[in-house]
Amino acid sequence: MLPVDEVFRALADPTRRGLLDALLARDGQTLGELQQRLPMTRFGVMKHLRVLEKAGLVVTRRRGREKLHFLNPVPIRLIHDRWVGKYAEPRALALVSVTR
Amino acid sequence: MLPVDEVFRALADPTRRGLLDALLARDGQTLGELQQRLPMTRFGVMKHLRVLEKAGLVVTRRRGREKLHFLNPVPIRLIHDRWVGKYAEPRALALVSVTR
DNA sequence: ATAATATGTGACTATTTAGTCACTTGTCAA
DNA sequence: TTGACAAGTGACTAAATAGTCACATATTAT
Repeated sequence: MLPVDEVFRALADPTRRGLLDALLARDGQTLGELQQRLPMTRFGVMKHLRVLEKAGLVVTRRRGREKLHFLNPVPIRLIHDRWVGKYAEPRALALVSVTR
Repeated sequence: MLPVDEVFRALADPTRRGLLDALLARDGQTLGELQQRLPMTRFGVMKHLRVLEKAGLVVTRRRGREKLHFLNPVPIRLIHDRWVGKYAEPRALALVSVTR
């Protein structure tokens, strides 16, 4: 799967976007901490975190028996620059409003 | 399903992002035209287009027996402004690079 | 050592999703 | 008005996904 594709797929799930939000609010949380806010077992949360990690949106570091999760905004920025940009820029908006 | 959620889900599929790209290149294409570039029957394309339309990313207009598809960049811009922005802005990047 | 804690693995189920197909509806043109 | 053309519907299959559970591993503290 292409990297950009993995990022889009990872962002498709609201639970995963919520996890990113949680890390944006407080970075470096453990699995247990991240699970507490969610109506889901830690296994479900673990799977979501792995998807985010594979997509490069989350990086981890072990501290003893804990695993700390850190947000990595770079992939989002890449999507922003290379993909969202061409739709969000005024040119596209004008083009459509004229064509319709 | 929340509107923002529908947009993210719609963007998750590479075929659907390809359809948006095709419309960005030339707006107002019919189902048949959009299908030609894809290794898929028109039924598959139809389903993808319906997902895009429900998410508000594509709007349509009938012309006789044809259905014209137009790109609507507004939802992408909303995601850009309200969601991507808070990750793509320098603050988030700096925050993470300090915390790790 | 041992008990509690934090995370990991593999198998499993249920749901959703992608894609196809036979058949239908609506529209244009000869 | 009849035949060709563009799009739509409902049922169906195959694959991916979300989520759980029993069990296992690694680490900390007593």
